[in-house]
Amino acid sequence: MNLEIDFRSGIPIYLQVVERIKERIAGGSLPLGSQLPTVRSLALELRVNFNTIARAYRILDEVGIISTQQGRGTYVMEISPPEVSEKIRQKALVALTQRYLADANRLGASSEELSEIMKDKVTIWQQTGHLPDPEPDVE
Amino acid sequence: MNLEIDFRSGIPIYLQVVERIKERIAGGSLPLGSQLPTVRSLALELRVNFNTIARAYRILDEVGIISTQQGRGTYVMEISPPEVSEKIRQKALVALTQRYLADANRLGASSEELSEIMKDKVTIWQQTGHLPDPEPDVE
DNA sequence: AGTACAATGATACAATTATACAATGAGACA
DNA sequence: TGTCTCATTGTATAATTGTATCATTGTACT
Repeated sequence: MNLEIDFRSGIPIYLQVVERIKERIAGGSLPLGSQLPTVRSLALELRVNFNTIARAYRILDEVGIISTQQGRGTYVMEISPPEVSEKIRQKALVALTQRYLADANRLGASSEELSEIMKDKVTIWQQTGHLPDPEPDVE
Repeated sequence: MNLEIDFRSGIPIYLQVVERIKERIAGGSLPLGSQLPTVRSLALELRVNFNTIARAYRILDEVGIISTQQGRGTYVMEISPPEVSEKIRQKALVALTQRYLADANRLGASSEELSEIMKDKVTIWQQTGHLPDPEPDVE
């Protein structure tokens, strides 16, 4: 990986890591979809605690640049958010809806029952600006 | 099998698999007594380690919904209701809707745009009694 | 000095994977 | 029929990965 980190610059290590990785991705030396070093291995390389790397990764994850998955590793996102073009987006939306209706249909839902459920959720969505947390497991 | 699981959701994969399979059984697309995919084949399909699938199967087995037998395979229990009954079905439906809206939200869809798409599909659904074939995935 | 706060480290934990293992069943063959 | 072999199935356990929480360190400001 060989990131250039300056321990004396006064800039927090985790922020430096964030920047270096952003640069690597932008420059193409970290291909989309490729796996980043594990938090522990990169930490070892930089002689730093692995939580510091985890912090950097978490920031990049929240921005949507990488995807961190517990037990699996962290990967460069295939398509960073701005690149998702409008046409692709719409197609995805239609496909998503299609799958949703098919699944609901398999569960024996009528369109009336569906719109009833949908109404509740959308109301909350519009009023609060975000969706409610997923409900607990179906025991 | 074609289960929809989200690696980024933060919800453990094995729990997602549990839910998706519960829904399939509740919806009848996994008939009672039928064999589920082997842990290895489903793992291959989802690009996941087969122990993750085994964990999901073990949970479903402990609840009594499926029966896993070493060397033979795993099967949907002949009598899984009352576990999988009307209440479960409704819960599954709500959960499904929730996930759908969350996904759509991530795609930047407004509720207006959504209901527009939905309207088209549902109209066809009601007029023809079945849904049009799903469009190809946009990966 | 003392306090507050951000950065970093230590530790325990949860999810996933890797590897080796045991049970089952199908086919070959005596 | 018996049993051998082998591929296929699920199981068990340890290693690997990221996560959560709290402790420690350092720095700026009173």
